[in-house]
Amino acid sequence: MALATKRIPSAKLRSAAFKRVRADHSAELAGDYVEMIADLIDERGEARCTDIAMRLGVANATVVKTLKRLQAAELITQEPYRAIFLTVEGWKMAEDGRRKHAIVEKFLLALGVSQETARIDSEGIEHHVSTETLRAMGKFLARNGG
Amino acid sequence: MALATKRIPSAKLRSAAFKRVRADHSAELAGDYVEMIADLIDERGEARCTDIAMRLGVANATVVKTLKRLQAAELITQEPYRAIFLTVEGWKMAEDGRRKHAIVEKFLLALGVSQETARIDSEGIEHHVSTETLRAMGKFLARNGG
DNA sequence: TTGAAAGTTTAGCATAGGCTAAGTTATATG
DNA sequence: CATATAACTTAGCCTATGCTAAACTTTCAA
Repeated sequence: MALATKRIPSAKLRSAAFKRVRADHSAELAGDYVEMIADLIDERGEARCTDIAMRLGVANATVVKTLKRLQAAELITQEPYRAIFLTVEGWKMAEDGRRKHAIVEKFLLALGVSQETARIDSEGIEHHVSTETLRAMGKFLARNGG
Repeated sequence: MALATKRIPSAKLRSAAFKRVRADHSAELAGDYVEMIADLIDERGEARCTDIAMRLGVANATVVKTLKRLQAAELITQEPYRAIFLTVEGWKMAEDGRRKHAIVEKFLLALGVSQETARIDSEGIEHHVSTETLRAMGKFLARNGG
């Protein structure tokens, strides 16, 4: 057994990173949705299917289907043919996402990339940044006038 | 029409970022596979199904199925019950991924995060970093003794 | 107040990427 | 050299995430 476990930890350590990436991906979509719903509610008082679909660049039916999952996960509430609302849990997730997003985007700008690139890249990076890295980005911003 | 187009570009601009994230995700798995296959070939002369499965932390059958797609995409070649090889295209992708990965990981280390976190986070971030951001990371490394 | 436009939902399809269980081939050892 | 073990493949299942087309509600304006 001592022999067998000799090289399994290495594989386990390696695979851990990929497992986290896969886990991040499942959480990612939910995060994008609630963040967007929060934005819409703030901007115009309510979030509607069509607006989400337009902003995400997907079909309406896709949004409807995803919202069902979010409802099952108790992140949103919704009545048929009515606007969408966030649960307490949903708001928490949205705020968390916004915080991360803001730090990553500002960080990229401080690093010297263009506004446009910062906006686009931060969208993808946001969901793969650990607390530790986020803190390091925050420190960098503090040092560099963020 | 002037009125209508007034807010459509905004939605289009917004959705572009999400579309890129989705596109990145489809390319991501292929990138991880070819990079890992390249590593295995370098380390031990050949890449086998089982090793890939262990390192990725997925079942063997999952690897087999994915390799079929990679073969259809002409990134790898493979004979039944034999080792896996990369095509020219596959090597190109692997090298590109390794380059990106190395820069992102070194960058995170230079930013002050731990070895472990750099390893894990770079795995997720790698696929969402544009050329422009990668260049900015490179510059930062040059300034900070990378 | 009714009817058309706009928005929402349902139904049905496809692909990607997971899994387990069972079968097939290669290989290493007694 | 025969066979047990390890590696690979196939089959069949599931969920997530996309799509289009068609049906159903709501809303707004004539």
